[in-house]
Amino acid sequence: MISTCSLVTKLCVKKAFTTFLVAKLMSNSNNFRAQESPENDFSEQSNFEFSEYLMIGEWLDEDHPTSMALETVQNSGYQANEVDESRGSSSQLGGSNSRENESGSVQERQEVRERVAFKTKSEVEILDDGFKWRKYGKKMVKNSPNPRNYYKCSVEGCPVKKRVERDRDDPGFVITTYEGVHNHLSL
DNA sequence: CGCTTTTGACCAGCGC
DNA sequence: GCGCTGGTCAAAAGCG
Repeated sequence: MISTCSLVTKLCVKKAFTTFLVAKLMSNSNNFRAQESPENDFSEQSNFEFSEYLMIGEWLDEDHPTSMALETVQNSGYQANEVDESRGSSSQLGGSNSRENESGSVQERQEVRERVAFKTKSEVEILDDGFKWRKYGKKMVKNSPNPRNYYKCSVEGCPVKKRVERDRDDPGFVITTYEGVHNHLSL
């Protein structure tokens, strides 16, 4: 009980910070893109698959180490800031990334969205990040015993979505992927 | 009563 | 063309 309370409190604090970071990232994604680090020691800490993300940071606290990654998305396909660009392997986030310039017209003024993925050690999947979310889907995904949950921001007109799933290899970790940018302040 | 969650159906993209 | 997979929709149920 008590520990649960403190857990929630900690998560709230962390998520407030996370929200701040996301906002920061969204507005400065180009800067972060330049910080690409080819070797991500992150992979040896855990098996969270950031193969199609750009790992941009991680931090630790006593109970809930969190890692974060960023990628950019262009309309139906996306152009990830791939850490390992030699392997265009498909993965859970969409396998269409390697066909970016087939026609040469893809890069024209198409909507670019951002995805930010977090992996947080947490017992609960619903992390308070300062926004109100409405669940709209749940799906079992291949190669994982855990379902993936889909959420939309409850604020009318806000395009932000997030996906939440437990790490397939370490159920103690929750992987949260945010897509899009809030067009409002947190609730 | 209104909002949220659940869950099966549906759709699109991709590989074979 | 077909099957698989991931993502979304929408009706029904649940909840405060």
